[in-house]
Amino acid sequence: MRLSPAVRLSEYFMPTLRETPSEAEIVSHRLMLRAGMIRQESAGIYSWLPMGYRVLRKIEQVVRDEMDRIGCHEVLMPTIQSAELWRKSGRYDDYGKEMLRITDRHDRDMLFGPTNEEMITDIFAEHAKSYKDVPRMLYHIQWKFRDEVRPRFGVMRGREFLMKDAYSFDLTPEDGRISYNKQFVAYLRLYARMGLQAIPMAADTGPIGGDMSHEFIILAETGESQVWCNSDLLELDLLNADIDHRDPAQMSDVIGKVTSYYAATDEQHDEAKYQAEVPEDKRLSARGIEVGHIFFFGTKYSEPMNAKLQTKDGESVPVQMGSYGVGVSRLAGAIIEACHDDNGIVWPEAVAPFKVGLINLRVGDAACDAACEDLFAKLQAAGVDVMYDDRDERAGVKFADMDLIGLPWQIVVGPKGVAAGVVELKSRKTGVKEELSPEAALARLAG
RNA sequence: CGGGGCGUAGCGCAGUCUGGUAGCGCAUCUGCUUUGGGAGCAGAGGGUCGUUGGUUCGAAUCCAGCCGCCCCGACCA
Repeated sequence: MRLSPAVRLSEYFMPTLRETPSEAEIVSHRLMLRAGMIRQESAGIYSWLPMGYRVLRKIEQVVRDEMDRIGCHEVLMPTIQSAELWRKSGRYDDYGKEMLRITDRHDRDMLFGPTNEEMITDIFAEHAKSYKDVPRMLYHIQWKFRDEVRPRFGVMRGREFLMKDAYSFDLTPEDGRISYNKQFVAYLRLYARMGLQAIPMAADTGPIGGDMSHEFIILAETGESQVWCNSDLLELDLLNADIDHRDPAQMSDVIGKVTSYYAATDEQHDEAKYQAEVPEDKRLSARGIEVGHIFFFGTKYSEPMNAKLQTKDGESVPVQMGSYGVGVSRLAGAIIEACHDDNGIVWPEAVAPFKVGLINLRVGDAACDAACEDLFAKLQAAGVDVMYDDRDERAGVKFADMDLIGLPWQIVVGPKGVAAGVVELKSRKTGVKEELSPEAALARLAG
């Protein structure tokens, strides 16, 4: 799981492109290709090169932290599943062509999992038999495959994609709501930590009904669906809301507050209600990208899969379940959609492949080399992820590449500055540059 | 799955209409010069023109099939 804390660009594999490959239409796809993060293998299927893979793992790490925090525990389930499981739930025949069906050497029907409700239900049911075995929450982060008719937008709508899926198990629907709320709260924090304003919007609950399904949407021009909301939602500081997930009342207060504002995707949008509830100057209609979806589905799978618990009274009841998805690979693209400028990507710090890019403007110059090596070592010692551009390239190339890959901070070390005892510290986001001593730069970044 | 488009060097493209055996920019390699925002000069390497078949003396170019990819729509994390 550990990411390398520091790399030298002269040893790294980061094939940046000056020109945009013609197949890429939207900005995140273009920038991911240009920054050497991914390579398309076939329609909707990508290899993740070192830079892209780092981002993916940073996103995973934030997700893991927030799942751990609410007592949700990680498992790993296979990508290939047996058709048997899916026949039990009845979905094998329902799923249609989106399911990639495979036959093994013994002619058994297998499939590349598009999701894992059946499997997790089966796993849980085998070992959990009593009301004492709940509540429980499990999650996994795994590659899934849905044979989309028309993959597009790079990793945002691939056929193969990396998902975090969590599942909750409870005795009663009321307990199920508590688990649902824990996930809801974790989602608020998780997106905020990634530097995103993800807005929870009521989603279709299907046959279950109720109010227990939300999509988490981030706003971006290239979003795939139209959304409407109250702009006050963008002002809520959700990361700093210190919510105790063991306090159901507090959780439902916070969620009640967040969901009290109007917010809807096009399937759920009610123009009359929107007009009535949202003051004119707060009406916000924009394009949105779905980066998460949480759903309480009760006994939809536990019933057919025969996942039952015994109550205190000795009665046998199907377990109440919910599932909670985050599109990890999609987020890599979605974050870029939300965070870029004309020069390239502008990574939020929590998911940036490296925090700092150290640029040596004159490789081979003894003073520049020494100053860079010293900073490189000290940044590592301070626990700062750093990429050192020690390539023998021209300044313009280095600046352009560094802006393109979007590391939050750049330290520029050149002969003039070194002679004067200063380096330049540049914020990728604001573009603000300042000259200061190497020690001062270090102190600023080590925080 | 309906509609449209594209496949020529690592990338971006021209050449296809009007058939005569492939070119430009960037990248790569060598040398010299240059060196704080994608350098200059000189030289070099690199393409069975997606694929199969057909027409023709001759096909990147015309015809047919197949494969791949992209865009719009319907559908989805």
